[in-house]
Amino acid sequence: MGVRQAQKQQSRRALMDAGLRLLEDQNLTSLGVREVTRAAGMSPAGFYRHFRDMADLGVALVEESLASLHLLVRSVLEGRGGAEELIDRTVEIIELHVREHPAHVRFLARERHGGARQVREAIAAELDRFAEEVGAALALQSVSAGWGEGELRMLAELYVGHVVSTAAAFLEAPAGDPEAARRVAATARMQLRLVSLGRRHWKDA
Amino acid sequence: MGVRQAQKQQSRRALMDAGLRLLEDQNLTSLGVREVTRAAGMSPAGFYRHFRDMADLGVALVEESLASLHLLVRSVLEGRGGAEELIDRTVEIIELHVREHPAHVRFLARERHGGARQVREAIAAELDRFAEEVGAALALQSVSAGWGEGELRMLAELYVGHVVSTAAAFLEAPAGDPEAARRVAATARMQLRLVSLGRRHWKDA
DNA sequence: AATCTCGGCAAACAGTTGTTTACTGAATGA
DNA sequence: TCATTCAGTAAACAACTGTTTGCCGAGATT
Repeated sequence: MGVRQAQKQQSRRALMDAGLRLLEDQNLTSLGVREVTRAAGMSPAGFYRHFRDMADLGVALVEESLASLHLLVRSVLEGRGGAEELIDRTVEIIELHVREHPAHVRFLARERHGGARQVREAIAAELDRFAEEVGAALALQSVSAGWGEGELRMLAELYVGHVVSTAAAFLEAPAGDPEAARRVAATARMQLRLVSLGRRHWKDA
Repeated sequence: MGVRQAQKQQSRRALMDAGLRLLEDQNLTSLGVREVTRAAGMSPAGFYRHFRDMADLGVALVEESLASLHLLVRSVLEGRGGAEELIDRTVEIIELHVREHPAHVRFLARERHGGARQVREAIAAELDRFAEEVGAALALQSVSAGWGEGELRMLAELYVGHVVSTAAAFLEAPAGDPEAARRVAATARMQLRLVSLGRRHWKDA
């Protein structure tokens, strides 16, 4: 890649980083072009060399935020071991991810039902893909013997929804309060265990 | 109540209605004082006779939105009947509520993780109260024999989270697509059934 | 009937906003 | 080496923002 392209990407990164930082205490709809460029050390007009819109910046942030999440999902699903260990590792990885990328997680939680249609749809589409991926992984587990496609899908959606809730809960726990985080983790584990129990007895009825 | 107070309340309602309408396609942080007063047919300065802030308006909307939700929770929890009928009625009532108060539900979903701290905290506090209420109701059911307080609490939080997810899912279903709404309802029922199964076998282990 | 209260208004304040324009100068490629 | 490309700039545009001020006139109170 040429020097030119590298410099442009650097500016783009500066804009996205500045945007992500500003979005920690405001919504995308209220984020201004001048505000972002000012924080990124760039002139207002320069913004349009990279993004058509603010929503455009938002979509780019969605892609970036969910790329790291994809790795998370993969690493959980590929794991071997009993249900109990899988649950523990899931919750651990969620907590770790929220700690390492709080701004990304906050951004996703905030804009999932936010005011920018394009961003909402981008997040929804990606969460759908997650559900599909999780569903495919669930199908391979021996507990899912005899489960129909629809049943697997609803279970996958239950899991994805739970992951989102748990991530948001970790986010709301004060940074300097490890006890609160531990409570969130304990609750999430119990809930996953309860769902796991329901799974095992689903085909009894 | 005097004529004076009645007129003031009417203006207040006009502001809140206008705000709620505008918040269907934008966030509270991007909602302006002039914007609201213009939509409510009032002069900008008049706003400050009713609210200190925009966040103040937001908190008022939270109270209004959750008042109707409280009735919903009560009517579900007071119901008699088997687990299956209770699940059906729960999902029905959620759907009905979303259909009847879409703006309120959308507002709550949007500002639950939104940019205004006061509003976020108001919603979180109220959802906590819901969880407490649900937990108390769960304790009375025979299925919960032998359950500790922490276990009941985690189950209640699981239910509340599920209700919120389901309401958001109904909201995202296109208005003119009854099939999509039916799918959401079917999924929600199955998920509740699965949780119910897990509950019944919780004390086996 | 006279006084007081107070919800709503017009005007002014000093900023801010998104977007377009014509431009500069460094990286690129012949 | 010289022409071209193009990321970033400064300036200008009209329109918008939150909030305060003094004022009015209709309800409330005596």
